[in-house]
Amino acid sequence: MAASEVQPVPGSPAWWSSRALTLTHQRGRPQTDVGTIVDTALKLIDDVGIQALTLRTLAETLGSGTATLYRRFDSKDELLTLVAERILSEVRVTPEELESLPWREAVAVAANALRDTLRRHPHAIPLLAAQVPVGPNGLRAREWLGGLLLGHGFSVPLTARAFTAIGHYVIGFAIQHYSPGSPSPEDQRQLRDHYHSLDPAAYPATTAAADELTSVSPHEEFRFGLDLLLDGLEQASRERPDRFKPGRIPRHCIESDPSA
Amino acid sequence: MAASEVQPVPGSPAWWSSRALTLTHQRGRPQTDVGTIVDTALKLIDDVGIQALTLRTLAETLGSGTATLYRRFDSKDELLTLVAERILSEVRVTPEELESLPWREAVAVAANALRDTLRRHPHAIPLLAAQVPVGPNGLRAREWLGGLLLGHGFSVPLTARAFTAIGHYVIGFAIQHYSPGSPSPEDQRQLRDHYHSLDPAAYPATTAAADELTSVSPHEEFRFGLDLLLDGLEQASRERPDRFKPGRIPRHCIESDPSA
DNA sequence: ACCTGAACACCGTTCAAGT
DNA sequence: ACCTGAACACCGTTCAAGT
Repeated sequence: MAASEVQPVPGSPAWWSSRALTLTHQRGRPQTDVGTIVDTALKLIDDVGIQALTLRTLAETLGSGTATLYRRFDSKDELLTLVAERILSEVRVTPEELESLPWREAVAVAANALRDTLRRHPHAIPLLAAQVPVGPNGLRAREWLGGLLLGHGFSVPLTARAFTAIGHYVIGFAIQHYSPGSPSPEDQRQLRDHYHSLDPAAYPATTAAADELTSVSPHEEFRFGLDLLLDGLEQASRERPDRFKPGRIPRHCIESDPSA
Repeated sequence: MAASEVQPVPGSPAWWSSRALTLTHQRGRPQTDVGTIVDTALKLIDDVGIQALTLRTLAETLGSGTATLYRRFDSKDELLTLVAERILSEVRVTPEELESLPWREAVAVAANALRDTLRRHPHAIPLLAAQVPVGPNGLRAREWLGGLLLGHGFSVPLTARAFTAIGHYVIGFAIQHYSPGSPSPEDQRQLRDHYHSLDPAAYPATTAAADELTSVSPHEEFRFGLDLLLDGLEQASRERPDRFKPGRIPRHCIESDPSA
């Protein structure tokens, strides 16, 4: 019965609760502390891509050996989870600047801040997308945006759902537009030509929308989808507030949902 | 000047246009054709996870050696791109069943079909999220949904933007909820306890919404965000159709957007 | 001509030997 | 006690030797 000895998956809530203390209470002056290792790893990822981030490269950059790195974390996965958390720390939005704005604008500012941060680290985006970030910075962001919506009169259920819906949209957008492998402008041009070369009888919609599909700027596209969500949220809070009052959602239906 | 000899990135439009022919025109009866290799690779990914998919394991399962595999594709990345396309082929929605539905329902059916397919292959979701799928199945899906919206009177710009917004949402949702590393029910319970243990003075919103944040079923959450998007789309098409008439979007602003 | 065993240059991780 | 060179068991990929 050694089942209780299984290591928690890095990034999972269980992992964070065992790891967070180690991080914040790091004592003494180790030769290379975790913060420096994580910073260097992120810099390498930005420069050469996540595929090329090797513990050997990282150790060499830090002037040590790979075995030395393992004294600061237990696996490469752990390190990458810390890098993801490090990236989220760059999302610099303070509750103060948000609370003076109308809620639509505040949400847009927060969403744009996350998007901009992800765009600065395109090679690292897959790290953020792999799981819901429940580390300190993820929790802090959730708290701020949640508090903002609650403060503007949104019900608790509506707030919880709004947060996740917006988060999914931003992450989904970033990974498909900024992560390496996304179509480059050159690819876009080639894709447009390909669309135009299709048979209009077989692909009427694609050929009709060929230019639109391949020329809309990421910025404009991002804003459009975000506005859809905000329009929907506004409508939900205005026209059907009763649907989202606490307690009105039949819990037993949700829990026993067979497709969940 | 051998710059023209650089290989296109697997999955990019350039790659697809050079690869598609090879796939469809596969001649003779090679010992193990590409289709069988891709099927077996997907089965292995489903069973043991994408980390454990090794070309050696794959070759052994197929009864051959790794060098033999390289006669069918040029790199492991190429194989994974083909696996992603293979997965998209499972999204079985026909234009016929969609066109008899109101557009809201039709979009919901299509979105749910994609979500269900991704859910059947949780370990493979990162493959789909890494890039906008522009292979044959991605194009076909785009054509169907685009044709549907155009047929219901949506303008071309609105259709193009709606498609990508919905796609981003579904992908973003799937990767954060179904891919390995997403919080398990056990993790959810632990996360809820963690939320409740926070200081309500420091984290008022998180503690207030602790139960909601950790108990909403994925199905209900998915539907909520999708409804937000559909509400927004309905509003956009009804109240402000002029904003989305072809030609009304200032192209030069989009092209020169500094943040794009 | 087509196939593939065996090798190559790596990788993440471990541990016994150093200080 | 703390650190780390060197090894271990892999990995994706290549190529010369087989048929």
